[in-house]
Amino acid sequence: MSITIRDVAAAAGVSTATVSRALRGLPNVDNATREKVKAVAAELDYVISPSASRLASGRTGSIAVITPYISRWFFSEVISGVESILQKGGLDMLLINVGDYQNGHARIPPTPRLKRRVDGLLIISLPPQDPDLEPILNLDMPKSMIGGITQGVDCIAIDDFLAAQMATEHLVQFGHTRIGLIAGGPAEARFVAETQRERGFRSVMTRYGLQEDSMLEAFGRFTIEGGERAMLALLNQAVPPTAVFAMSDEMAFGAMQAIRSRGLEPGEDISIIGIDNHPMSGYLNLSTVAQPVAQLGVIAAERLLAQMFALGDSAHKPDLVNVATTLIERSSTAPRKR
Amino acid sequence: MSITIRDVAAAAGVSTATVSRALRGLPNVDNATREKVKAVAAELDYVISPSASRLASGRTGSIAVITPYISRWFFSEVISGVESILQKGGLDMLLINVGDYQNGHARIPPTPRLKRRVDGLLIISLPPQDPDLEPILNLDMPKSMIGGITQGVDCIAIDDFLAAQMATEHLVQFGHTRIGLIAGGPAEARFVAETQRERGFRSVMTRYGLQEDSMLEAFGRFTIEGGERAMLALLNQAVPPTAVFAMSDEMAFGAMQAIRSRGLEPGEDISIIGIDNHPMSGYLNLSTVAQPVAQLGVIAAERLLAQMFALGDSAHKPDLVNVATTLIERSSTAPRKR
DNA sequence: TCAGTGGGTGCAAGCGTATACATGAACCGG
DNA sequence: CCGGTTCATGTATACGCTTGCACCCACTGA
Repeated sequence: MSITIRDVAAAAGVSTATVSRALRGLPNVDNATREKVKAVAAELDYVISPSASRLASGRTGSIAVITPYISRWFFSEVISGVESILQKGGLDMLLINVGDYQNGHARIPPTPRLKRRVDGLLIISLPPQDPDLEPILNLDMPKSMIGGITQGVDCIAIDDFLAAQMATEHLVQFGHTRIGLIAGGPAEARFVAETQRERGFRSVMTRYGLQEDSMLEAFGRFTIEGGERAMLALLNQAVPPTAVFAMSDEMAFGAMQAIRSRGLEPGEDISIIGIDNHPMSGYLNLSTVAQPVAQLGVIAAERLLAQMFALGDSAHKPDLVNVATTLIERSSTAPRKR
Repeated sequence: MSITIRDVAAAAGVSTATVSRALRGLPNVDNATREKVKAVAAELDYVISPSASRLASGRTGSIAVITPYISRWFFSEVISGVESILQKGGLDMLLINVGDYQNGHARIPPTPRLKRRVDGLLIISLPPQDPDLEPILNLDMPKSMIGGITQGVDCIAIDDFLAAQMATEHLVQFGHTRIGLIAGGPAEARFVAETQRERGFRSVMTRYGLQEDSMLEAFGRFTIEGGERAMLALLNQAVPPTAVFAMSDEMAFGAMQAIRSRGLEPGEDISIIGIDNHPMSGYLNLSTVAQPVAQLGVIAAERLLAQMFALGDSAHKPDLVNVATTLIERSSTAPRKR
C-alpha cells in the first residue's frame, strides 16, 4: 500500500542499498546518483519506515526524557529546552512522566519502557532515593541528568549550594539575623538541589554565627500553596523570622501571600527571597537567584548528543556542568527594620 | 546479545507464535501455557523489541502530540493531562513542538515525522491559518484536537464564546459600560479560541447597546509582558476603560501590573477579568472564568484512544466536546465607581 | 461410530530497512 | 601492459516480531 525503498530503487534504476546510502548521506555514492535518488524519493513522497530502519540498524533515533512532573514551571521549561535540541538533531523525544514517587500511586516502572526503545536517556531531577533511579542508571546507554549528581554520568545543574549561599548572604547583608527557611520536603525525600540548597543556607548561617532554629524551617513542596502554608507556620512562631529564604520562587509567591494575609508587607516587614527568577517574579517584585532553566535542558540535550555521536575516538568524558546564577534584587528584600 | 522471543519460546518449550500470543493476551492460548510463558519471559527478563513488533504489525503504539508551545502554562497543563491517559493506555507519547508559526523561523514541517511513526495525532491549538495544519489533517489516522474546530475530527474545548460572554456579562452587571478588551493577536493569526472569545465579548456588548471602541482593544500575545503592554496602551487612551476583559489570566496579570504602575488599584479603579483560573489567579485576586485545562488533555486523549480501539463495530463518531467553565469572582472586579 | 466443531498450537512468510560482502569499472605507477 | 587500489554499486542476509494458515486433538450431536 505505502511505498517502500524498493519502489524508489526501481524508479531510480538502482538497488535498495544505493537508495539507502544515498538518502542517508553515506559516502561512496556518486553525486549524480544521489541526486537522482533524492529526486525520485521526493517525487514518490517516500518516507522511510522508522520501524524497519530501527530494526535493521539497532538504533532507535529517539531518546527518553524522564521527569517527575510535566506541567510544573521548572520542568516544562527544561523539557522545552531539551526538545529544541532534540528536534534539531532529528531525534524523537519520548516524554515519560514517572510522577511523584512519594504519592504511593502504583507507578509504572519506566525501565521496561526504555530497554529497546531509545538510544539515550535524559533524566530530570529524579531524587536519589527514587526507587526507579537505580534501574534507570543501570541501563547501558548514553545518559545525561539535570539536577542530579551521579558519578560517571553527565550532570547539568546550577551550583545549588552557591545559589543558596547567595540568597542567604543577601539577607544577612541586610542585617537580618533571624532567618527562616522554606524547603521542599523532609530530608528523606529530597531532590539533590534541595539538599545542596539547605547546605548552602546553613553554611552562611554558620559563617555569620547565626543560630539555626529548627522552628524556623518549614516545607512548601515546591508549590505556591505549600509555600503559603509554610510561611503561615513560620509566622505562627513566638518570634517569627524577619527574613525568609524560599528554595523556589513559587513557594516564595505563596509565602508573600501569607505575609500579606497577616497585614504585613513583603520587603517592608519581612524580607523574602527565592530561587528561579520565575516569569512572575518580576511582577511580584520578588528578589531571587536567577537560573537559566531552559538552558539547562539545552545543555543536557547537547551533551547527550555529544555522547551518542562520540564514536570511540574523541571520547566524551562525563562531567558535572555548573551553570551560572545571578542574584536579582527586588523590593521583597530590604534592610532589617530596627 | 539481547534475548529474543525465540529464546523465550525455546525455554518455554513452545513456538514463538505462542509466546507472542501469550504475552499479548490474545485469546486461544491455554491458561497453563500462558502462565508458563509469562514466567519464563519474566525470568529471562525478556523485553519485546518495539521496532520488530511495529514492523511486523504495522502498529507503532505511539501517538504524536503536536503543540505550538511546551512550557507555557496552558500547554504544559494540557500535555500533562494527555500524558496521564496515554501512559495508562500503554502508548508512547511523541511530543512535537511546531513552535510559533508566525515567528518566521525556518520551521521543520512535522508531517514527514508523523507519516509512518505514529498511530494517532493529538493536536493542541494550532491556528486554522497555520500552514502545517492542513497537511497534518490530511494524514490518514485517528486524530483529536484541543481548542480547534474541524469537521470530521474530534474537537475538545471549552465553549469560548460562552466563556467570554460570562466574563463580559460579569463586568456589565457591575455597571461598567466602557469595557476594554485584551486579545491575543490580530485576526489573521488567531487561535480558534481567540476568535470565539472576541465574538462572545462583542455579542454581550451589542446586547447591552454598549459601543465598541476599537481604541479599547489591544493585543497581549497571551504573555504576562504582552498583557502589561496592552493595558498600558489602553490606559493611555483619552478616556480609559473602567473595566477590561483579558482573554487569558496571564495577560490579566500583566495588565494588573500596568494598572498598579499608574497608581491605580485593580478592582478599585479598574476592574479586570481573565479566562483560565491559572494557579496564580487566586493569589492575585483575579476574577476569571475557570477552565479545566488538564482535563481537556485527558478527554482529548481518551477520545483518541476510543477512535483507535473502535474497530469498526461501535463506530466512534467524531464530535465537538464542550467542557464546562465557571465564573470565579475575586476582588479584581467590582461595581463601577460613580 | 463418524462428520463436524472449535480451541490450542506450530509453520513459515513476510514487514522494510541496513549492511557485510562481492563485483566490476576506472585509474594508478612501474 | 598489468597487478593493485579505490570507488560505485549490487546481492543477499539479518533484524525480531506478527499473523494467516494448516494441523491436531478433544468434544459434540446425530
